[in-house]
Amino acid sequence: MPSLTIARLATTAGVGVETVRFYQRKGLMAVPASSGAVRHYDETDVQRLRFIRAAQRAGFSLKEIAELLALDASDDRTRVQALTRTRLAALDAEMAELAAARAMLSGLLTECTSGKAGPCPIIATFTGKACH
Amino acid sequence: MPSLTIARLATTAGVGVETVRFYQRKGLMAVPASSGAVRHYDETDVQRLRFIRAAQRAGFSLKEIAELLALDASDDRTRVQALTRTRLAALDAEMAELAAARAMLSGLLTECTSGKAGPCPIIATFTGKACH
DNA sequence: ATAACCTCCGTACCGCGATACGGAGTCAAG
DNA sequence: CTTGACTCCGTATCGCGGTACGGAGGTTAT
Repeated sequence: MPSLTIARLATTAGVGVETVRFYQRKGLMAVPASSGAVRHYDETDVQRLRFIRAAQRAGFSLKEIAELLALDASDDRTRVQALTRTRLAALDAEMAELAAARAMLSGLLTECTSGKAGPCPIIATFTGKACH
Repeated sequence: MPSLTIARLATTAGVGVETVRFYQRKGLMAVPASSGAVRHYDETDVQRLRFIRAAQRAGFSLKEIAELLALDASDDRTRVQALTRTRLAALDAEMAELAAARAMLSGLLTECTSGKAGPCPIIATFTGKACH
């Protein structure tokens, strides 16, 4: 069993040492009760860090990830599904907002670059002034 | 010219009093140099708050908004366009990330609810374990 | 004119996700 | 057996976008 120091654990999982310690403080990872002064980590710790990063990429917060990690042990699929549905709904809402913002800005950019006279349409839109 | 107190300004623009003061501290709004102890605000201040909120909805940070507000005065369309293009690119990147997360989660949710035996596919994905 | 409310101003705090610092202890190589 | 790199641990700080608190003083309705 490969015994890693915190630095090797961190670099293997692609995070910083301080981040590992931060996750320990947040209860996302246990602090290994090592015999001796220096803690030792193994592959399961690497997996756990990868889990955290994968779940973060899916938009889960650290608090939600803590719950998912707990559910990993207790295999409560119903709860996992509920969290996932909530996350999907939030993702849809965020995407809709971004799409609206994108549509607005790209329209305005086209308008603004087309070189008409008068105030910049982008600024005018934010200002709330009527735009042509 | 309608003279508003800070509370009326805030509620008119749909923000909190403390938020107005926060924006003043951040340099997004000037503190009116009122004669007397109580400051007075007018329609241009309402417009400014609406500008800030509109730009926020488009995903601009307060720092970027401060620059946009400065550009509103100096009418530098080139710079406004540059900021807008940067923001569009960032929006596209964020949308792509959200779309990827959404696709992953919705696939996993379908798989997980289809009631197969074995470990929950959602958890398994984050864990990095092979998923059937 | 007095109660009730508002304003001003500084300062502190919130949640989020980290990141930095510093001193003491530990460990392996030369 | 020292030197240098690493670890441990607590605490502080960061950036973001606010929110809250509290006391002194201004303003408004009755």
